[in-house]
Amino acid sequence: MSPRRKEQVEEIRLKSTQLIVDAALNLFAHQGFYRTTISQIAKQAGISKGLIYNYFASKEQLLEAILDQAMHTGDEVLETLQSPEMDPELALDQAIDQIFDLVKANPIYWRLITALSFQEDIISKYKTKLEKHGQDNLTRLTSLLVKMGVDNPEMEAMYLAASLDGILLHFINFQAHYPIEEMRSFLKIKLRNTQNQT
Amino acid sequence: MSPRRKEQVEEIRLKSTQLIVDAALNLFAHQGFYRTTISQIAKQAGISKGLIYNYFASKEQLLEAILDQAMHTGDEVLETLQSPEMDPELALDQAIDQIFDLVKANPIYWRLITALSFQEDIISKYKTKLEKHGQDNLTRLTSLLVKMGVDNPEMEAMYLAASLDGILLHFINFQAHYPIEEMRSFLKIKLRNTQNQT
Amino acid sequence: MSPRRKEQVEEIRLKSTQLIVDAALNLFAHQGFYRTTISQIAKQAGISKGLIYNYFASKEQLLEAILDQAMHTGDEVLETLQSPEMDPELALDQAIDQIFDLVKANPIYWRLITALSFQEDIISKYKTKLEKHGQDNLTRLTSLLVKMGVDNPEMEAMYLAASLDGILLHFINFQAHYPIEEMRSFLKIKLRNTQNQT
Amino acid sequence: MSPRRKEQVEEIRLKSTQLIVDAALNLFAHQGFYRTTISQIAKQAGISKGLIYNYFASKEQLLEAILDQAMHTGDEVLETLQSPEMDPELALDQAIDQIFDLVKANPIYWRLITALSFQEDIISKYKTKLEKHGQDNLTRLTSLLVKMGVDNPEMEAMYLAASLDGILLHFINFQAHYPIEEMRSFLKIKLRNTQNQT
DNA sequence: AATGAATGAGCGTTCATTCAT
DNA sequence: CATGAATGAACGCTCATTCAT
Repeated sequence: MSPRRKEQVEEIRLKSTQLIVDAALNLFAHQGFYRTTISQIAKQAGISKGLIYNYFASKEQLLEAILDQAMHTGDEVLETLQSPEMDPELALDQAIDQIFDLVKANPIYWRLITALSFQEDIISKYKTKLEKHGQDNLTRLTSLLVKMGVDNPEMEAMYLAASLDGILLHFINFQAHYPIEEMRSFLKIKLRNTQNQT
Repeated sequence: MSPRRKEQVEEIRLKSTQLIVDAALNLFAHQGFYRTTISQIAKQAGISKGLIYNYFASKEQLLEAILDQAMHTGDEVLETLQSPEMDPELALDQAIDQIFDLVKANPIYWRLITALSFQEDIISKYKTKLEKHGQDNLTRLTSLLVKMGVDNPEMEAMYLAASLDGILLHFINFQAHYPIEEMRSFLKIKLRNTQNQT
Repeated sequence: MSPRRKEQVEEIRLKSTQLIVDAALNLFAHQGFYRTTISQIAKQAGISKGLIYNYFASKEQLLEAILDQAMHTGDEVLETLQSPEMDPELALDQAIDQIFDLVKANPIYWRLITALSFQEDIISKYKTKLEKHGQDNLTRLTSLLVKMGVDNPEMEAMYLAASLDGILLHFINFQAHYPIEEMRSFLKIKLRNTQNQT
Repeated sequence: MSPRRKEQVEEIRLKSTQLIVDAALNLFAHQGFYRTTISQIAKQAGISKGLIYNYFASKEQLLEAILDQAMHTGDEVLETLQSPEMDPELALDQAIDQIFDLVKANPIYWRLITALSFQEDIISKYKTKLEKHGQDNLTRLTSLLVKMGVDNPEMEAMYLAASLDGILLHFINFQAHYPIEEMRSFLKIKLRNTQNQT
């Protein structure tokens, strides 16, 4: 009965937290936040209801932790985009790849965020951040398209953003049945053509 | 002193039904089905909770009535698409116009259906129908693109469908701030270019 | 549009009242008072909910009207029992016949009253009256048995009352399947034997 | 600090279950099933409404648990009746004693079951079982009376069953005021006489 | 750190009752 | 006399949260 060492405690906390977050993420993404109960999360995580409240003050804060994690993952990826002076065509290809890879790696995050974007009450806290994200991406795309000498770069950027989101929406909803890789290639070809038309 | 005439009763019923459906539609679309309570609907509609149950057997059946109405509205518009032997370019333009007009006329229906597509439990009854719709539209688009002599019409159709849904998704989320008409024109131009490339 | 004559009005009132009472009696007797709704009664009676409140101030008062009617019917029959100086054996036979006939004529009244005797809240108002009834019957039976020179007439009377209620209980529950007439004859034979034993 | 041991939990569960069942049994038996609310049961049991649903999935299943328990108690007693080759007179006495003892030990069970026998909707699940019980008892009584050489044993058995139920019905309704023991003795004497008449 | 029994606010729903027509 | 749309209190039930162990 010697006291646990600090690292052991920390390790246990991390493991439990991850169990809870994973279970909650899946349930939130597929059933929605309100439809998912704390009991379901506990059962799915293989722990007790009470334990969840050792790590998260409330169901809402559990969601926020998940969203923060999702945002952070997204931020990391998209920061790289900022990167250097690079051929704009390649940069655009890379940007698209990053988004596709991001969503393919964690479609569930994407699903959750998209679903929550229809829940006006919950998302309000994140709305500003999400909108800023969207705006940033749009600006970035526009500037790349400018560099590429494309006509009407603002509209092209909005159109590209919409197409991207549409493809990802379909991917999220049809999952394995969706030819996501073919669409990625096709999108790149389209961009190439856009450029050539000018 | 004498009881109301049948038409009077019918008129009252229609009015109340509409009050309820309108209130419910708005709340469901903006807060989600589970977040919306019967009390909220009643308050928004300016009636009592109990009255809702004079017209709808349950909260779920209220949703179904709304969805049926939405589907029906959608069906009506898209039937016309079937129509005649027409220049495929014009037909495609018309198809796009119909979808844009449909969503612009009732963005809230579109918002509700899109939001519900993330609620696995509720949508199951409608999933089949929605998927059939999506598939039909794809087939239709593909055949039009074939007539137009476009290369790789299957991929073009999927890409067009994704772009369309992406644009409408953005429109739903940004509403008045979104340049929906510009996007409509731009989309048509894009299609024109696609054709010319071949 | 001449005003209805008083008798016409009264006739209509009587007819409606009877429709309501009949419907309510059947439903109360088979489903219980609390399980039966005003809507069910109205539907069964072929009238509107509102009309019931033209004749009865509340659901409870409708029940009371029915019980009063049942009691009254019972009283009428049992009053005759009081009657003259008659051979006690015949008087007892007659008393038994009266009860059997009463229950056979309106088993539903009996069923309702028996069922309600288990509902402490409702019956309280009638409990006194019912108990008095029971006590009166017991006294009457006892005095007849005394006249017949039976040993231990008090216990014989209680036993007879219990047997009677037991038979009627079984009759109510099994209805047509129960050999009520055979039991009536058998009961009389038993009484004859009781007498002979002394 | 550490969670409760399994046995501790089980003990707590048993205690709570019993509190709920006891409260519900009394209320159901005296007010009827539909008149009794979950809130009343919780208040009577000294617990919260919600706790009831930790142990019983619904009000109906709470009733079923009580009825199963009642049936089981009854079954246990009546099995002994089956027993050996014994003097039929003694066997009959014993059978009567068992039923009297059973009802005297748990009059509330008897009251509940009798009351429910008037609720057509609820009892249906148990009706078959109860009818079988009644039929079995009748058969048993008849065969004993046959062994005793009684005339017309079928009618005697039905009459005895009715008398028994009548006595118990009166006992249930008058409780302490009813001379149940005197009735038991008297019933046995009656049976003795029946036999002697042949 | 971990459990799960316990709570109670609030949900969807029912239904006796009212009242304008 | 007769209707049925409308109300709201109260029901059965759910579930986020607390806390003794």
